[in-house]
Amino acid sequence: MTNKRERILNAAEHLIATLGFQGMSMQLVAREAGVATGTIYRYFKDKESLLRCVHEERLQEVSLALLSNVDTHNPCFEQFRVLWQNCLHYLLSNSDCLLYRVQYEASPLFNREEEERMDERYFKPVFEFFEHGRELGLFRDLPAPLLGFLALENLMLLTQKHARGCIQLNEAVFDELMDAAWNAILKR
Amino acid sequence: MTNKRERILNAAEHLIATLGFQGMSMQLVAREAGVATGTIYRYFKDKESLLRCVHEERLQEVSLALLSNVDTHNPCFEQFRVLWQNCLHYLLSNSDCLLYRVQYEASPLFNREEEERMDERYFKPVFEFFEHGRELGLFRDLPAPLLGFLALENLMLLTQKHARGCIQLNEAVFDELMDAAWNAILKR
Amino acid sequence: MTNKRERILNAAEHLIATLGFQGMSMQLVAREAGVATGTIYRYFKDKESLLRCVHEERLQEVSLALLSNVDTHNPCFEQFRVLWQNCLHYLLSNSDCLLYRVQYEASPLFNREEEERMDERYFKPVFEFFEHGRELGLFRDLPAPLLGFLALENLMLLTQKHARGCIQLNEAVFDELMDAAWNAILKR
Amino acid sequence: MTNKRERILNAAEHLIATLGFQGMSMQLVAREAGVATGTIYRYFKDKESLLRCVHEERLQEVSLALLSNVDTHNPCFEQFRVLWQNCLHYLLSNSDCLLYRVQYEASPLFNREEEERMDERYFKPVFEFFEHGRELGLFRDLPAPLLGFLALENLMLLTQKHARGCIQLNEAVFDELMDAAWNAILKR
DNA sequence: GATGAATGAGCTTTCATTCAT
DNA sequence: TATGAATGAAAGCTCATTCAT
Repeated sequence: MTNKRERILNAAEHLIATLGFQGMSMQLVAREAGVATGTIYRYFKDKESLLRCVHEERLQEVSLALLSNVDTHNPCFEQFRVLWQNCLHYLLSNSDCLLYRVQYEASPLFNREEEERMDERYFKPVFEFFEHGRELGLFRDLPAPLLGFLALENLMLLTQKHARGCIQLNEAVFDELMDAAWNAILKR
Repeated sequence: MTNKRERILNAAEHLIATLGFQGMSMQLVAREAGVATGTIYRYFKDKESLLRCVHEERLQEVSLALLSNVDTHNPCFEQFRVLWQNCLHYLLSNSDCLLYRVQYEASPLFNREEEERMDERYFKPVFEFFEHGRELGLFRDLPAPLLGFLALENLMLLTQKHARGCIQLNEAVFDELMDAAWNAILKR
Repeated sequence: MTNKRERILNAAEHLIATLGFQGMSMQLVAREAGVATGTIYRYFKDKESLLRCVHEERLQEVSLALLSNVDTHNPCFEQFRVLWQNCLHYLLSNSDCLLYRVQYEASPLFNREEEERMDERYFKPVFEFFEHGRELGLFRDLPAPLLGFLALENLMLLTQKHARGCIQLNEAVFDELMDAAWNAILKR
Repeated sequence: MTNKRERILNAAEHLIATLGFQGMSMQLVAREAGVATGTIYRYFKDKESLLRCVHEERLQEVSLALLSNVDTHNPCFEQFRVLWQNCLHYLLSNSDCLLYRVQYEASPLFNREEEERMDERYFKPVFEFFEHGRELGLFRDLPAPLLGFLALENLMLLTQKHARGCIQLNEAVFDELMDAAWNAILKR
């Protein structure tokens, strides 16, 4: 059949989201993808390599979602608003993604250099936005990754808690949160 | 020898932080703690129970560290400053703690009701601080857990990235970050 | 290689007969069968399932051996003679079978309903023979299973003792024993 | 406290009857007997030795029960009747005993020479009864242990099946069974 | 390329036994 | 004598990986 590689990646992703990192076995991935166990090893060197690929595919997907409809000709706040909303909506409809990422980053698979390379590749426009704002004197005098972090990262943790049912969120709260994020990065 | 239970808990936490949830085996914990494998089972029913205990002990430890020297007679900002600094210093000197927490919460061990019970038990004074600030009209009109989250949670991710070498932090940056956190929760 | 399942079953039976129920470990079974430990779990869900299969396969084997050359057109005694001789010869050349059975039946694996279902499946013709003899007024007025028990069961214990060297048996003794069994079931 | 040895033996016996051979652990025996685990090793060399002692104690008990009220001045059949009834009643009210014996004898603990020594010690009068009957020309020309076996052994298997609920027995059936046993040993 | 049976190292857990107190 | 915490070998079982087909 066509595109076995894709089916294997999807199967792995789905299993991790459903059963957790430890619940994902190569045999299960093979069954879910409808291939033989040995076949996975034609497309991926080993389990670690498969997990790294799932991670990268997800990062790419997130970056695309984040930047959609962000127009660099618009005012800074407007760009920020779209970025933040994109982030929120992606996370709300892909809560699995977070559960995967957090485990991946805490695992020994995580590698700083590789991560930086991928951030550079996929999130360059995001960093440029924060860099630009700082140069205008609008944002705090912090490195772009830190500004991005202040603006968007705790949204990730928050939606994760929401997905688990630990926190109830609604439109009014979202507005407060976006405002809080904006105020956090703004220069005094 | 004295305090085997504590040594086992520490060994488990350290191994999870180093090797990830799946890298932690009971044999390794035993070796790291300097006891026989069977000995672990005198103190903990099984692996799950050990992991739950690590989680709860650390929550308690964090809560104690967070609240030390916080005087409710001081002005709000002063209290906030101490809370935030406590949090920062605890996290900087206990980076294992965070690497552990993130994996625990993403694992199937995590249980919302239990978590709420523990938050209630250990972090009540923290929540009361934020509640109080909101009632004074100083903080945003958000539930206390959310205010706490805005103020302190991304410090956790940040120090985690710092511990891994992904981000360089210094005193000037810390001041900016505390200011950002304060501005995030302040009512406009 | 061919017929791994059969080799595993034989290895298990033999080990139980030799080392007892507790002496039989999955590793030993694997070694005796010439396979890897993991291989056993391709054919049997777990240890319990393996033991149940050994039990059922042997029951079936015994039933086939018992009924071979029994012709229902022959006189009752002639049929009895063949049954009894079949039983004797099977037991003499399969002493493992008995050592296994006795332990299985005393273990928590044993389940009455399952056992009745299997007796029904495998030993129906044997029961019918005794039923028929009773209806003719030849055998005692006891349920067929009990008649079968009186006629054949202590042969099982006896060959077990013989296999262990506790009792010496010879042709003359066998004739006496068969006669004793026949007299035991005969109506007065 | 008094008579720890006895309490350990009883605890072991009870646990084997309840949980089976494999369910009995030294820790459990200690708890049931109300002693420390180490204490068991003051009275018994090891687990094997403990199990052998339980076995011997039981054999002695059975032999006493079997011979009670057997009067060698009575006619043979009367003596046989009492023996057989004693055996039946003991087995019906001590079904645990059987479950234990059968497992013990099938286990590697079983040792022919030791067993013969104990049979000699405890069951001598029983063998003498059968020997005497054979010398009178009343019983078959078989060794006494074999006659005893024909007369009593399948009663053991039968009551075991009864205890498990596989067979329903009543007074009328018992009479038939005793008659069957008597006819089995009688010379033609 | 694709298969999936087979492998065996390594997992969690138990328990007979020891020994410092 | 008696204790029971500690031990660690060995149990049942899983699963990433290989390889003959």
